[in-house]
Parts: sequence; structure tokens; C-alpha cells
Amino acid sequence: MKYTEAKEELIQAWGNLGYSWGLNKTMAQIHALLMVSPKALSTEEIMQDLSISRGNANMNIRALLDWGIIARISVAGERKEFFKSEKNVWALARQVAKERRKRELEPILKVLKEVNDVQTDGSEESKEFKKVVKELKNFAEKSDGLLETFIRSEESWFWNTVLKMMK
Amino acid sequence: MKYTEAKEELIQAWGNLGYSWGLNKTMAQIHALLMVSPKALSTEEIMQDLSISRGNANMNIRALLDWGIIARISVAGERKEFFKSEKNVWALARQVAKERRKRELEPILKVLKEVNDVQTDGSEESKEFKKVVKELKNFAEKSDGLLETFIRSEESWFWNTVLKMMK
DNA sequence: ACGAACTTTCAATAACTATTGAAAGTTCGG
DNA sequence: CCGAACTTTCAATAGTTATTGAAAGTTCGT
Repeated sequence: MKYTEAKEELIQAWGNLGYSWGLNKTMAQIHALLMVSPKALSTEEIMQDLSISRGNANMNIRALLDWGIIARISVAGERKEFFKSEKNVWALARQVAKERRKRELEPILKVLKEVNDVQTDGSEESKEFKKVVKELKNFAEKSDGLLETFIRSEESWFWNTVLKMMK
Repeated sequence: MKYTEAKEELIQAWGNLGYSWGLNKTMAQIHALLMVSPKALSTEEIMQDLSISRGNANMNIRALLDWGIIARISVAGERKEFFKSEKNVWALARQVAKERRKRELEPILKVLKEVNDVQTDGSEESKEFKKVVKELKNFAEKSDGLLETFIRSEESWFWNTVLKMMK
């Protein structure tokens, strides 16, 4: 397999994976492109390489900046802005975990807390409801703790600990 | 807060969460409804409760069956089919992890393996590419192992181990 | 083997999300 | 303060995914 094909294929696959991680397809493709590129790229180059419009490139670059997984850099003597991706996969995963925790886990935890002190009207339905909410809350809180640890941890420490538990 | 409101709110919130976990909104709502319901429900009841059409109900129930997170049950003397959800949140999470591993991690691992033995043409680009692919592959494989452990593990063992590492 | 009770399918369409590209906005050297 | 170089916005539109509901299919008791 030739390098250009391989690059193409990786960008596609990364696009799909990113999509299921909460990014959108283009966002993930831009990210993949920046990941494999040894130097920072300009909007122009990204547009070209992925055959997308200026507006699209701009919006998705901004979203990636928001997620904190790419950085804007300036090159001396150039007016254009360039972008480069965090290359450390571990740091990337931590960043994604952080964002998703904020976007997904926090809202459900809020609802679970709210809904947890509903008054049961004595019906079987409402008793079951309370029970399920309690269980969900417990689970969500444990997951939150685990994520928190993941987000704060150092790579080597984390994998060492995890490898131990995988035995 | 009253029970009916609380139920409504939980179903909405669960719908959103489910969505970001790879289910679709209706699928997740049906699931939430079955979670909080003490008895198994018929298609009819699900349609009514969530105000959705027969076709929609049917398709999403089937998808939930495919994912293995709800079960079809028959009630003696009734011709209709009823559905109930796995109530154990842990078992549910394991099931979702299993499905997502199959749908997401496996394809990218396949691509990474394929792309890993690209011949470098000596360019800086292709060298960087190889480096990144190697890192990604390493990460994806470790994650795969971790997921595997999660999927196969028992609840108490898992949380005990995890709680230890969270210290 | 008929028909009532129920489930499944699927073409039409509604709802949502992503993309384009031209226009408006910003920045900066001279 | 002008205009070239660049970035951002946004209304129009393309593309995708979800939903409906009527029609076709299945199952089962009699």
C-alpha cells in the first residue's frame, strides 16, 4: 500500500471513529489530517487536502479549537494562521473525555439528582422509579469518579494500573 | 416534583444520553420507559406513552433487541408481545460497551493494522505518518484490552479494583 | 382454511444536520 | 486611513436520518 492511499484511508476511518466519539465527520477528518502532518497547516491547505469549502473548514477548525484538541499557531513573517494537532494520543483521549464528561455526564447527573427526591405516591410505578433512579445515580457517580481519575492521571501511571487489573 | 413530571424528565434526559452513546433518541427513550416501568409493556403501550407511531416503535424495539438490552416476553393468555428492559445498569453498560467495541473499535483497528505496513517513501510526511499510526495502534490496542476486561468482568470485582485505583 | 389479532415493512415525507460560497468583517503594513 | 490579505458569518441548499401510517405479512384459535 502506498503512502497517499494509506493516508486517505486513515483519514476516512478516523472520521468515522471521531464521529462516534461526538465530533462530526469533517471535524474528525481535519483532526486526522493535522495528526499525520509533520508541519502545521493553514486553512487553505486543509480546504485543499480534504476538498471542503472555506466556511466548512473555518467552522470545524473553530470547533476543534473549542474542544481544545488543536492549537492555532503563527509563523513569523506569515499573516496566515496555521493549525496543529496535539500529537499525543493519550492527551487527546483525556481532552475528549473531559469534554464529553461536561457535555453528557453532567446533565444527566443533574437530572438524576433532581428526580431523586420525587415524592413517591405509593404506586408500584413510582416505587420502581425511585429504585431505578437510585441505581442510575449510583452508577453515574461512580463513572464520573472514574472519568475524573482518567482525566487527571498521567499516562504511564494509568496504564500500569490498568494493565495490573487486566491480569 | 411529582412522579409523572419526574418520569417525563428522566426519559428525556436518558434519550439524550443514549443518543451520545450510539443509540438513537427514540431507542433510548423506549429503553428509559422500560427501565422505570415495573411491568413489561406492549408495543401499544409504548406507542401511547411516548406518542410515536407503530412503525417507529416496532423498528426501535427491534434495534434494542439487537443490541441485547431489552427482552421479548410473552404473558400467558395474551397474544401480544411484551418487552422489558435489563434493569441492572451494570449489565446494560457492559452490553453497550460490547456493541460499541464491535461497531467502532474493531473497524479502526483493522485499518490501523492495514495502514501500519505502508512503505515509507522517505519523505518527512510519510515518516510522521508511520509514527502516528504506531501510536494510535498502540493506544487502540490498549483500549481494546481494557474494554475486553470491562465486558468480561463482574460488577463487584470491577468496582473494587477501580475504587482502589481512584485513591 | 378463515378471519381476527397482532407484527413487520416500506415508500413518502418530515425533521434535522452539514456544507457551500459569496458577502461582510477584521487586521495590519505603509 | 486605504486596500490587500486574511477570517468569519450566514442564508441558501444539499444530504442524511427519523418518523409516519397504510398495506402486506404472520400467527393462531376455531
